[in-house]
Amino acid sequence: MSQPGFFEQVYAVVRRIPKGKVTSYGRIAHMLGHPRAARAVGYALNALKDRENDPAYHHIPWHRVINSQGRISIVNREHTALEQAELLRAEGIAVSEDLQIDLNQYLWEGLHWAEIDNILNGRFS
DNA sequence: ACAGTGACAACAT
DNA sequence: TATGTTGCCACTG
Repeated sequence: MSQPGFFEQVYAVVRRIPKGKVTSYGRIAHMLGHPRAARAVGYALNALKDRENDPAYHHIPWHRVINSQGRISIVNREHTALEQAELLRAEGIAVSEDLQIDLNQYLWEGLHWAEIDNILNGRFS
């Protein structure tokens, strides 16, 4: 368990993305009050692979986070990107061959202010 | 303390 | 539309 910080807030948001919906790195950053911290959000999800042995970080639906263009980010992680596509398809999301997703159909509306407030104040699971 | 790193995003060609 | 460039920022050794 690490100290509460931005990463933990990111995980708290990602846990609440409903099955069958997606959002972007940038939108998560906006929700947390750091509108330009999109890269840090990606960095937080990347860090999950180093925490595989910690049950607290299991079941975080990281695959429901894609880029602002509605596409799975594949830079330097082609294999993982394909895995992400399969996970999304498994929950009913249409992913094209070039890893594109229709945001008009699958974009998550996001959290309400009260839920954001809870997360920002450390009141999250 | 500080420079390097990325699963981004906005802009400029 | 498709690349290339630049700004960003939390975290790390």
